[in-house]
Amino acid sequence: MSKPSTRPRPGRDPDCRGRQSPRERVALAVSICERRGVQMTERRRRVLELLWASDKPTSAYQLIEAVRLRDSRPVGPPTVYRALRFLMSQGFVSRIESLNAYVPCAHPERDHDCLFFICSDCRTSIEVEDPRIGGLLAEDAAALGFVATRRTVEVEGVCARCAEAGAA
Amino acid sequence: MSKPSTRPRPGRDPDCRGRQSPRERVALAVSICERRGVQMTERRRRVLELLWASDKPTSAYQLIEAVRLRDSRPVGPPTVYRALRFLMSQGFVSRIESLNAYVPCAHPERDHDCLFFICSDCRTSIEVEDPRIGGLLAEDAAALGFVATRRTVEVEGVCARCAEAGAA
DNA sequence: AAAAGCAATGTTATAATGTTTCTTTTCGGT
DNA sequence: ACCGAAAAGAAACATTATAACATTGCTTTT
Repeated sequence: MSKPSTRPRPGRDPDCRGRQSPRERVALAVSICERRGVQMTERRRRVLELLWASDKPTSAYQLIEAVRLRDSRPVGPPTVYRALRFLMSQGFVSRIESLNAYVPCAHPERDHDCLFFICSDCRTSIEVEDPRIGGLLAEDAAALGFVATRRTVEVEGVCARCAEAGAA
Repeated sequence: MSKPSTRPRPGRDPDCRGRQSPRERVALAVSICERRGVQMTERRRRVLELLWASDKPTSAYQLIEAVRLRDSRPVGPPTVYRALRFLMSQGFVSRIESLNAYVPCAHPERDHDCLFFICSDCRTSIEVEDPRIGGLLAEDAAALGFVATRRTVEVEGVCARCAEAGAA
């Protein structure tokens, strides 16, 4: 049942966040929306921009505050929560459940299957793709007769940089 | 790369919840506490009992309410949150991040590595052990130089029973 | 026995996160 | 330009979680 060896790359894709600029990321999302016939409105785009502008998972209320600052006018929670829901539905954003926070997704075009490594020290998160995990989960789900719709895989710990800094 | 066949059981352990009575579960936790030299106090035991009495993940505030009813006197949130933290630290309880809810853990003696299948219809959760997932996560973590301390794996979807009921 | 130490618990207030409801605006198609 | 649907604004509310500080009960020390 499991394919032999021609599968994607096993785990990491640490270049996810670095390879393209935030501006390019947003532009990509905009063009994907056009292709899909859904609306990337001003509000939604603003929230996505702010997420890409941050290098860490961002809470909804931090986003609310950031939108207020940027647009110099009051913004209620529902506005931002709606934007987040839309962005998640399109695969542009993921929610990190264990932090109640949101991160932009590095490869929205693929039907993603991401896992997150979250540093409890510096609070950054690293997005990784590992199709093997999805495969095992699918297998376990099948054994239960369970129809999966969404996967949450989050690993908490200490990132390489912080481990090194801590050891010094 | 994947081991041939002598590994543990792949996935499921659906008997987790059914094999022993809640009373036995709590008794086991009590004896583990004795062995470990930590205190299973009245409060903590009450919270664990209430968790085992429910067949679904339970929110902290539902527990607060349940403790109030049972003890006929006011109980503040911190009391229950503290009990939950203790029970989690001992491996008796897991938190389901995507629900902000808590479930009793079926095998507290093992250093567990659980995943949860959560039905968005009936809201029950199924606890499963799959050591292969932990293995892959460890592999990915190693590739990043990441030191993992806690894993959250949650799959949302529709359970077999609800799928059947829905199809009918 | 009185006092000090300590872990657990109680109490009050508040912070942080998320939703409901209803109204108004905007946008795309005719 | 008009209409209907989608999106956004506004206010109140609901849920989840923690901070800060006082109290209890038990043990150890004096």
